[in-house]
Amino acid sequence: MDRTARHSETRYGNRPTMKDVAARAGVGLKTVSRVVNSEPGVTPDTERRVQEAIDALGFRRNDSARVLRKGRTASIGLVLEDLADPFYGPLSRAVEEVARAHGALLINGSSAEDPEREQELVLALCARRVDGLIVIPAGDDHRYLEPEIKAGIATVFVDRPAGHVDVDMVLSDSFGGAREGVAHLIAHGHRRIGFIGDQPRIHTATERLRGYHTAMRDAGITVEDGWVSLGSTEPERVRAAAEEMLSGPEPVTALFAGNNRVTVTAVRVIAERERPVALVGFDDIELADLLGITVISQDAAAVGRTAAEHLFRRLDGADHPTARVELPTTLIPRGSGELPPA
Amino acid sequence: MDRTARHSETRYGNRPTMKDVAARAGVGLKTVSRVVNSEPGVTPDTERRVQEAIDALGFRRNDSARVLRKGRTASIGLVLEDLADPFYGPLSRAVEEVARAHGALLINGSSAEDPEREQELVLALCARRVDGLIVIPAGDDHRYLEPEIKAGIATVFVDRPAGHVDVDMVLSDSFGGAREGVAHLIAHGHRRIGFIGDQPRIHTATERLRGYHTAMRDAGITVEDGWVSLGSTEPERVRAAAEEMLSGPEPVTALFAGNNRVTVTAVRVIAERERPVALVGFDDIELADLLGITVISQDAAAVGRTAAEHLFRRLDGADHPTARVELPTTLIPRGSGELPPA
DNA sequence: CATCCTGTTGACAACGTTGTCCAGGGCCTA
DNA sequence: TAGGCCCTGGACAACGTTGTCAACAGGATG
Repeated sequence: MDRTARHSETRYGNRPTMKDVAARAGVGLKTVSRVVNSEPGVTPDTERRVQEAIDALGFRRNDSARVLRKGRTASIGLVLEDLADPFYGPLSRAVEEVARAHGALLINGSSAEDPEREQELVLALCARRVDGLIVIPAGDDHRYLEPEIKAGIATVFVDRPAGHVDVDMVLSDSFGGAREGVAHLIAHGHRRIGFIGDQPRIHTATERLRGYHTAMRDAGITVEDGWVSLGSTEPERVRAAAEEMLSGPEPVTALFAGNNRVTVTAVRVIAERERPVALVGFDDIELADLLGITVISQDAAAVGRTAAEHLFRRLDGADHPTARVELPTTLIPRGSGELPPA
Repeated sequence: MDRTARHSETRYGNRPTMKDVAARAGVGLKTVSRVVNSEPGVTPDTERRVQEAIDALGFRRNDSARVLRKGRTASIGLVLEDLADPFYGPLSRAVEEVARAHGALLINGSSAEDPEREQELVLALCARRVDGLIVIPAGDDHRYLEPEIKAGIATVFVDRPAGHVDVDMVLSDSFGGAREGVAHLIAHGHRRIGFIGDQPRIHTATERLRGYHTAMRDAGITVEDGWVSLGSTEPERVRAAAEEMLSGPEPVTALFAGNNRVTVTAVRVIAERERPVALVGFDDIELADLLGITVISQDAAAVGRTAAEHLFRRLDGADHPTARVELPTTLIPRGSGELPPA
């Protein structure tokens, strides 16, 4: 009896709807909706009957339909470079936590640092009608976002500024951090300092390079050819760059690494050398304390949290002009940046 | 003129629909749909007119409505423990890559190792009608998933088995890995070996402990009270456990760390001691090679990829019985596991 | 010239939910 | 006891899209 009933009412692969629940409970469609959404105006007895039908049928509200009707999806999109990068995990988690506090889910996408893929992802998220969007941009032209923003999708850019479009941004002080790190090396007696960074297309890469140049100029040091290398952060590329700077008749005595991936490779290269080489890296790394690596630390979780909070403030109706927040960095001396020139 | 037109047709915060596009292009609704979906049967001239209207209005298809009509959302859900944990970043990224190849987006959720939150997240994803679900379970009873699975949501459990429900699983060989790691320490002369692991509620934690016990028994060693500690992986807890094992008249000479978080803390504690202590950790860690930490490595990306591939195979209609895949682990000797007893 | 076919197009219903509005019954008041 | 009000419950349209089907034009065929 029970088996037969269930079989005829709920075909597998074909979920029961509110209509099915209503039929089984002997009430109207809207009454089921009221129970499901805990709306007032239902007698306890009716509610019980409906609830029983829901449990018996294994009904679950279809949020797709709900979204269509209500206009809000209670979800936000996060487009970043690579979730496997240890800098983005905590950032994403922080965003998720804020979203959760606002009852929203998080859709993640990795652009793999490819502008085309970034656009593809962002537009797919817009098609899903996410309520808001947090983007760590790969490209430098974001005019394609204009219609979406006008249409009401709140947007915050993170870590790097947006190109040709007016949105909220949350950035780290790349310039100031790099300048401080390089000045730190100079203060410990270095003059021949190498800089290895990410591709010049990427805003943080050029900002950090600018910090390097400023620190050098402030100290009256002329940067020689061969001390600066921008490009992919593939280990092979970084290794080659580092080895070249550390060889020759007049090698550099210290390295500044433009981000966490560069730092990791730089540490490996330096470890293979006999002559000690000073190192300061941008971004903190797990276990860096044990290895004694001096870093410029930016708080990834704080960046994510700040961005998400801005986003939801906008979603909750705030209509202030677009803001540009810059979060400070911290120099953490652990030994590698305090070595004297060899 | 242009401004007026745009303003009257497209109110801000109220996106144009296919109906609007149809009106502007002077065609029927369905024709717009055909153009948007690149369906055949539209003359080039009509297509051009529709495309112009689309561009002029900044139209973008509403995938919520599409989903409602088509029944598939082209999205999958991934519930894991904590995206900020370096083990899950690469796993999630691997899942995302497979999803992308199948045209699907990924919705992430962190359970924070809380069974209630896990269930809440999973059910929210089901309400969104994700096509499939990859779950790294926090709880041990998943009967709540039964109606969802019956209703057609493909599900794969990862890293830990599902409780009381028949689904595909992709696991690492926790037992075998731990046994191998402990045997490795024994082979290097250790007999007093401590085990520090995660909460016993977690399947991998008890499996690894089982591997420890088996290796010890195989070597004819009786495990003493105080050599085993299971519990939270908070640094304070792990530190206390490690310090206790390493103190007293007869301290352990080697530690086996049950996961990456435990390993990190264990390395710190050992570094503070004068007497060398051997260490093998479960899970690889960035820079572990430089620190010379011997580990049992599981390939997080491979786990994620395998799980996602299973999921999509099922979504693509395969109807084989539920499978249970167990991926092997690798012991990577780097020094810390080869130290002799002090 | 009638018929058939093919290829393009649009009208309409349906997906599952929620908002609006109205009906009916019970209870209170005069 | 009649009138009015409140409370509960249901009928119906709408959200924006896609699948079905029928209409129509134009060319080929008999």
